[in-house]
Amino acid sequence: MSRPRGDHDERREVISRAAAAVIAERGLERLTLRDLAAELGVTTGALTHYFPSKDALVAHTKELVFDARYARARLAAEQAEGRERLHAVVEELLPLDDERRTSWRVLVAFRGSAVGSAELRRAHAVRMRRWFALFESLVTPLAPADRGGARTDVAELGMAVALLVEGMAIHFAMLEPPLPSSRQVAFARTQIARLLSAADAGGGRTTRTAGRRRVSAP
Amino acid sequence: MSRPRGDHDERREVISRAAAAVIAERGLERLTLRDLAAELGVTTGALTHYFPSKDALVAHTKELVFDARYARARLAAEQAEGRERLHAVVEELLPLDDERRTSWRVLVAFRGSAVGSAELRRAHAVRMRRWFALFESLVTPLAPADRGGARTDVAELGMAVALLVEGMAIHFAMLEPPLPSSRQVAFARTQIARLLSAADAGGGRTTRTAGRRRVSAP
DNA sequence: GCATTACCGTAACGTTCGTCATGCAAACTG
DNA sequence: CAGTTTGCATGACGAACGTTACGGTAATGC
Repeated sequence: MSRPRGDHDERREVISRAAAAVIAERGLERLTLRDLAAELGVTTGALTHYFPSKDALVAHTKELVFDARYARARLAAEQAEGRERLHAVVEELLPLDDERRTSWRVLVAFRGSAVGSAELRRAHAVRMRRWFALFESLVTPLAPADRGGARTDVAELGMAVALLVEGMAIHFAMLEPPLPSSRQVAFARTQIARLLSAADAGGGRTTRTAGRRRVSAP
Repeated sequence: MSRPRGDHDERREVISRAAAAVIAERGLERLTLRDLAAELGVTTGALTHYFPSKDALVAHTKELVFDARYARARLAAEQAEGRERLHAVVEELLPLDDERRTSWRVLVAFRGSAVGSAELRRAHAVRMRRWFALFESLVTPLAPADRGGARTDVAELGMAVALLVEGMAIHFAMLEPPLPSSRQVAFARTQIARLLSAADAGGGRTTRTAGRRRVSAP
């Protein structure tokens, strides 16, 4: 070999980051190699040098955006305890700035494109399971106390919080103009507190954690 | 004129329904006029006869799927009272059969394609506001009683329930194999009951309904 | 200093797809 | 029955795009 490939992966990341920006602004279906190259000030020859195909580029971009967000969420989970830990993760996830807004928009675009592929749907389900597991660990110490022998299913509770946060994040990320951060945070805290403070509700059934079966998938 | 156009709109609906099926299976980006025509046993000449362009066909399909779901939800709301009314609407929305699964998948695909267009994002926001308003009217008679002068903001509560139901529906619609109806319904009832039964939570702030400001947008 | 390899611009190719013009047969009108 | 309109097939056109081959340049190893 003659030339080092030290900044090779770094260059791939720069390209994928630009691709994510294009997706967030113009949409996944209008992401073309020519436009992306022009955005970076190069030509398509540069892109094909770092990625064997467009599919590989798009896949790398997807992994990058998802993994970055998940890593930051886990990092936020280490900086607090109990209820504040949950809040830290949630507020790390909410689209409070442009960077996170684009992340969520990219996610929405990718999920839309995953509709038509069984393989992509499976990959998405795996990612969701990771989120559910994370939120289950966050809400477990906060779960309502026992009541009449029925324990609250923390797996389901974590899943509910995760789905609510995801729904909020996507809705806020698509909203224009953006909702102020304070409003987003206040709304999230209020509604999550509702989910957590509830004792066993009237119409709601709770399963014993002993015979614990997850809602997600077998 | 010589030939009646009575079944003209009906024919457009058949085409759009087939388009929705293709989108749910193969994805929006792989919906081509040739394939859709082949699916219907005709050629592209038939499609261009009923729609001036592909965009028009896709737009009609979107409206059809969304309006049908919203209409059925409103219909379900008229068949019960109080808490059962909310349950009826939720269980009408959940992807309990193939028809509703495809509806949600089509919705996910369209929302993904709306990321890149400011106009489509606005249209989506308008549709979301309709859902929030519907759920606000559903949860208003079920809202927790006053407590210490702070009333629960029913607009925010309805929005939270709507977002949770949407998140559940999308997640379940993408899941393979499908989650049994009973599990979906049980999960929905449990978590919605949590949101409704909660008194004012510890960390949660509630605003007076007097100075009522919506979370969605100004 | 020479061969090799990384890096990237250029341009052409082939495919896919939406669109449109044309034509024809069936059905309705008068 | 003649004329007109509908319903749809056929085929071609042109644009967009991913891919690939080729070429040149600069940097590195020996």
